[in-house]
Amino acid sequence: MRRPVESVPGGAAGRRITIREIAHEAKVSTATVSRALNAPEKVAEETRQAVMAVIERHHFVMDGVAMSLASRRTRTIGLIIPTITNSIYASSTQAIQQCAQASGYAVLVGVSEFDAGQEASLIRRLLERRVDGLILTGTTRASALYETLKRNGLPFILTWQPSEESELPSVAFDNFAAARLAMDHLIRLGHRRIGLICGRSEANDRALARRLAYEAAMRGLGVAEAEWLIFERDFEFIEGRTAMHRMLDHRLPPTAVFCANDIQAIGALSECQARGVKVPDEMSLIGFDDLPISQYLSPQLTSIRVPASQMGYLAAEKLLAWIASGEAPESEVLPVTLVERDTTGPAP
Amino acid sequence: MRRPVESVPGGAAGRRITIREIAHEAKVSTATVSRALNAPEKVAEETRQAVMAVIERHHFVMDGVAMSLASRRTRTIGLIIPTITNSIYASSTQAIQQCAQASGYAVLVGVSEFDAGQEASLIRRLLERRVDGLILTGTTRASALYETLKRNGLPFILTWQPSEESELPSVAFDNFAAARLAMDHLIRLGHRRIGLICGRSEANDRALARRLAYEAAMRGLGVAEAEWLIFERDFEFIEGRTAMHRMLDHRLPPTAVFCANDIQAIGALSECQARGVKVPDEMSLIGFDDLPISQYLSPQLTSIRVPASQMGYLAAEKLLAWIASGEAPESEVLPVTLVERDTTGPAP
DNA sequence: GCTTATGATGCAAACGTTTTCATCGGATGC
DNA sequence: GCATCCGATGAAAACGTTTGCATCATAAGC
Repeated sequence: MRRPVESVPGGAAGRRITIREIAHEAKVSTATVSRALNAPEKVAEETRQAVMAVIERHHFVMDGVAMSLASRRTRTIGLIIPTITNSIYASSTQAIQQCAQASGYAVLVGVSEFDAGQEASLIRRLLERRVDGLILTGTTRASALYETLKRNGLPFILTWQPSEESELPSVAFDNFAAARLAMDHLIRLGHRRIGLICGRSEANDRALARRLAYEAAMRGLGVAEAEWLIFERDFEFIEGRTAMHRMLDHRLPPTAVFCANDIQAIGALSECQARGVKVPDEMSLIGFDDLPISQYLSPQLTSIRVPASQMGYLAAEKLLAWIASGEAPESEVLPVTLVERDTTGPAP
Repeated sequence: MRRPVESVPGGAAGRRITIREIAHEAKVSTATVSRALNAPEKVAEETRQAVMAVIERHHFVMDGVAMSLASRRTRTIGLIIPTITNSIYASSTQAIQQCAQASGYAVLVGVSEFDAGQEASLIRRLLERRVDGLILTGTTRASALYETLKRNGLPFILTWQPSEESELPSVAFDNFAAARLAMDHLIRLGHRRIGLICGRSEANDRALARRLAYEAAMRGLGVAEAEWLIFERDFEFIEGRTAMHRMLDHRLPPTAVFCANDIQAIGALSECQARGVKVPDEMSLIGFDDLPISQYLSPQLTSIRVPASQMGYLAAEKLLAWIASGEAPESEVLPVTLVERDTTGPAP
């Protein structure tokens, strides 16, 4: 496989300069160049400067791919989220980015669109690319997948939902407890006929946990199951809106609705406004996520604030620590808070 | 560097199986295994199946790093955006992801936080990781940077702002013309005292183009420069809100405000509502971006709809085509539309 | 002055693929 | 029956680093 002396007339994309040429020009070995860059303390200051001079002269940058192959570390972590467009995921993603970027790691993000099959295939692809670690969303997935990760010795952190098992480290908040916080707020205000709008619980364990909290609260109230109103929908404004539309058309509409995410809550709110249903006088509405926008709505949305950024940052920190040390970290449960604003009021 | 026969008692993270072992077990050469996976048509069907059987038996997956090193393609593209949390960037990012994912490419995203220095360092890092191509936001950057990209023969596409020079392929819409659309709408409604809230024009060429359009429109109206009200702020709701606060405190407040992005527009709207300023009766407000949420606000926000998803998808397509063919694509300018809703009305 | 640490450097074997050639056993054409 | 072509395969040289070990001064310890 001899290359014919690179004499392309037009001058194609110039061959990159390699560490070998740098070494030759600096009259040292490639090992020394490598060390000058990766472990300066192992090289005499004088030598280091000489090497650096040559490097700068040629604008030399190491080939990350070759580095990865030789060192068996890619300095890349994988992140899988269901969607970027919901800004609550954007927040945690950005925090993960910041933490990784600060440590010289890159983030390979995969969007699973709430689809387990797609998630599995994304994970496989990240594995093939030899990411050093993984941050996943939610905890519910085929155990074969977790097996694969373990078999490959790949560090990973679960987020958005605490894991039950201790061998699966997670950084998350308690969705069930958080949703109870929302329900208790409504109940404290005297509501008994409460509706629920949430994500698809079969594809989303966070939505499921929130739904279970709703159901537990309703049972606690002694309200007959037949009187509950539950809508599982996709994460779109319009879905929240149409769900509210149907609730209001019900023979006995609820006096309050728990929307398990702010996106749907905003859609629901817009439906109330369009139909002239007064919020919170005739209808109380509580969201979940406390998106930045929620306090700029009119009326301002009552919601559950979740620590998306903090969670992302912490997850990234723990993952990087795991990669560096080889020791799996402890799970961590972050607190959430109820943010009372203007869309909830006493039951009529 | 001989490894001592791998007899770790605890059984550490098992050494991965390699193509060589697959080849040996299937009684073929590594070349054939490689071809069976990458170019099945070059291998006899019988052989291919035998190889595949061994591969499946061992759950073998190729090492992407080694593939990249040998083939000099990483099947990865880099994307640099100023922020993910503004959902308009999330939209284009998601579209880029989808396109790339569908073609087996991964996306390495860097967040520059509207900082040219950070952007440059991110680009360098992506270069080091040997991405096959790059998607950048905006066109204004040090020419040395473009030089570096060309020197490395790296395909790249500019987005969010059309490029002036034809050697810099872009997929974008015309920010100046789009902003004129907004201004003309206000002018048509009879407004003459118009304020502007926009991003930092020194760090953001999209904001600059929009501001220039505003200024051109104002001059066209014959309004004295001294009477313009301009606020350059960061992309936060609160910044739009405080800007509007100051406008309303002005001795001669504008009757309309052009907010060069919906985030700030929503902040501005909330300030009007908090102060009891009627929109659109006493104050007209037009945004820019037409975020999904804008039509679920009350009143619904008039805005300029930009083709974020389409732009992202198309940019990714063109980039991948460039990578595949070696031929730089033509630039493309996408249309924008004015979406008239409820925050703009006739001047009082 | 002789051993023993110590620090700086070099050698060369990995890392796990891809890809260019060369080879080889038929099938094809005449 | 012979030259030619073709499709399938294999050998082995890249790809551009890292890193364990050996080497060699020089300093330190006694």
